[in-house]
Formats: sequence, structure tokens, C-alpha cells
Amino acid sequence: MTDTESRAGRGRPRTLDAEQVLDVAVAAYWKDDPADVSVNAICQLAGVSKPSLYRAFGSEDGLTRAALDVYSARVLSDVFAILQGGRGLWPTLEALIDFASADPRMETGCVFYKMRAGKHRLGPLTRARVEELDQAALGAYAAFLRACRESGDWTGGPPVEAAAKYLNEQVALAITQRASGEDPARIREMLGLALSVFSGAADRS
Amino acid sequence: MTDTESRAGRGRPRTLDAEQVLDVAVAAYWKDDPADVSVNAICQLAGVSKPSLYRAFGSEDGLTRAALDVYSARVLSDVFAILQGGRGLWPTLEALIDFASADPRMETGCVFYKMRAGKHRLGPLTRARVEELDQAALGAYAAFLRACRESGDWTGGPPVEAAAKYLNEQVALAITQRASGEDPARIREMLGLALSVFSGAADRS
DNA sequence: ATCTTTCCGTACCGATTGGTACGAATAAGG
DNA sequence: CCTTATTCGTACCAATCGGTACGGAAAGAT
Repeated sequence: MTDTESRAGRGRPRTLDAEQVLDVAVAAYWKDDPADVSVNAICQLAGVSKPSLYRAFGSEDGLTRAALDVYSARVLSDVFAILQGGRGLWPTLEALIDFASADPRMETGCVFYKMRAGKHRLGPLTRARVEELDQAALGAYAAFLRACRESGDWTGGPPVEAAAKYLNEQVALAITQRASGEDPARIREMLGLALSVFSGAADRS
Repeated sequence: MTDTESRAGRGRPRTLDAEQVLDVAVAAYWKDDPADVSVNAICQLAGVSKPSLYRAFGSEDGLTRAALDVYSARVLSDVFAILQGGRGLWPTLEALIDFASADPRMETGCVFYKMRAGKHRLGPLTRARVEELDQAALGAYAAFLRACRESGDWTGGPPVEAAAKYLNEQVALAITQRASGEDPARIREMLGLALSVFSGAADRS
């Protein structure tokens, strides 16, 4: 959908680097709340005129959506990789806890969760992507838990669907707290506590 | 601080009803995200001119702060009452779960938690109040847990401070999900799961 | 050289934001 | 009556928002 590769034939050569603009946008959405980052600000940060940006992305909605796609491919993919790693229940949960509470990339929060939290402020394209990603995440969590249950690794009470949603929200909560400057050690402690419901005895200091 | 009662002496009699304006403001902040409610909108809803509102509250910050105070006295007090009820661990946790997942007043979320989530968008007065209230809530949770521990009602592992923060955040998460239209039954299920860490065996259907 | 095509960015648009200048309105005191 | 005090609301302000009209610049085609 993004005008990545346009034929370089006749007219004035294009100087706008869409990928660089997206890098700037992702960085901006990452550091601040996406709702607080204006198109003007991104143009200034990227050293690009506003019409150029609109020519490349159509609208603010198009830009945020493209930025979310970049972020998804660059960061969220790692989370999906953790869930599909095929390791056991607790190694995977530990990896999730590490990611949420210690990964330096989550120091200022997660673009996706920030967008999800302010869903009503997004344009239709971006909102649709957010919902797709949320569904995909939920599916990945559910598949992971289903596998753990079938392998006898998890014998807990709650149904898979509810547990998947629970897992998703707890990770989101941890990362959101990360964005608000909470002490990572505290976050690890709380997330560990929240996820301890997945095994009878799971104490962490 | 709010100009509640001014002497009715000389000049033109005041027609602005500050309490009614605050009622309107609280209702607006309650239904939508406070960051999405403009002063203009509140003036229109309350049938009040903008200068009148600014005369009464000084600034948008003053208005949101006053509205938060009203909300606090009217709603948050109930949560503090639950925590200070002196009942046991689980009756109190059940009451919190009921409040978060079933109380009709939380159907569109909690003004306080909405403001806390968008803290950076608030003026200094309102932000200070939010932080005060957050500290007060944390203290109330901690006091409650300390009492439960001393009475032998709670023998869990995590230290009181961490558990208080955990409780606070889990309730906040539940209410926030409430605001985003999640099924209350699902929320109850998840919050129950999250709080089940406070007792060895606490299954709820 | 001229035409055509494509992209560039200045300079604008209307809408909305929080906030206010200022004169009319309405009371009491003299 | 006139003055003084207080509140009223119309009509404005500058800043910012997302978005665009438009003329110039830079290339290939003829």
C-alpha cells in the first residue's frame, strides 16, 4: 500500500526517502504518545515538507498505519517469535517477562499498546491495523497456551481463551508501566506475580 | 479553593451555578476521555459562557482539578470505604472485584484512572491531585494488606508495598477494560484470576 | 529548445484549541 | 438621580491542528 517503489522515469527525481520518514515517525510515536505527535512535528524532525509527506502517505492515518506496520515488523515480530518458539510454558513466560520488564526497546513503552490505548483517536486505517494486530496477538497467545495444555505443561483451570486475554493484558500493563517510568525491577516483580497463576508454585525474588 | 460561596453584596447577581458546571464537567470527563473534552464543549453542555467559566475556575486546569475533586468525593470515597471496611481479605477483594467489574458507575471507566493514564496532558494542579490520589490509594491498599497480614488472613509471599501496587494496578486495568467495552463477565474472570495470587486456592467460575 | 511529466516546498485554508478585552447589564450605596 | 461594584456574554486573540492550491524546479522525450 505504501508507495515504496515508484518508477523513476520522467519527471523531477524524488528526494523524499519514505523509509527515513517512517523511521522518524516510529521513533517519535515510540518516545511520546502517538496522539501527541503531530504531522507538523514529524515533518520538522524528518526535514520534509508537509505536501511531500502527504504525497507519500495520503493522510495522517496513512502515515500512522505505515509506521505501525514498520514497528510491527521490527518489534512485535519478536514477541510472536517468543510465543512460537516451541519451548515450554515457563521458559516462554520468562522470556515474555524479560521482554516486557527488561528489554531496552520497551523503555519508553510500545507503539502498538500506546495506539491501542488511544484507539478512538486513530484514523480508520490505523485503527483497523491495531485491531488486526490485537487479534493476531490474542491468537498467538491462545495457540501457545493450547500447545502447553496439550503437552501437559499447563494444567491450570481457566479456559485457553480467557487465559490468552489475561496474558495479553498483563504484558500490556507491564509495558505501559514501563513507559510511565516505573522501576523495571518492580514491574518484573508484579508481572511475575500476575503470571504465577499459570503454575501452582512460581515464586520469584 | 473553588469560589463556592462569594458574598452577594453589591454588583450584578451571579447566575453561574458552579456546582452544576462541575456536574456537567464530571459527566463529560466520565463518558469520554478527559483529554478529548474541551472547555468549549463543557461551556456548551452547561449553557455557560466561557468567560464565566474562567471566572469561576481560573483555567482549564482549575476546572479539571475541581471536577476531579468532586469525582473523588463522590466515587473514589467508596473504594476507600471498601478497603477500610475492616472485613477479611477475601470479602474485601470480592467487593473490589464487584466494584470494578459490575458497578454500573464504572461502565464508562473511572475519571481518575483516565486522568492518570493521560497524566502528561494535564495541567500542574490536576496532575498534582492525581498523584496525591494515587499515593492515597496506594496507602489504603497497603494498609488493608498490612491489616490482613497481621490478622493472619494473608500469608502470601510478596511484600506489602509491592502487593499494594499490584492490587492498585489490577483494579485500574479492570476498570480501564470496562471503559473500552469489554464484557464485564470476562473482566470479572480476569480480575479474579489476577487476585487469586492472594490466596493459595481461589477459583471462581 | 520546447513540451510533458513528476516532484518540490511556500504559503495558504478552515476548524479548533485555551484564554481574554471590553462594554452592556444589574444590583446596592450615596 | 448618579456612582460604584460585580457579573454578564459577544467577539475577539494567537497558536496549532490536518490538509491543500499552486507555481517553480528538474528530469526525459521530441
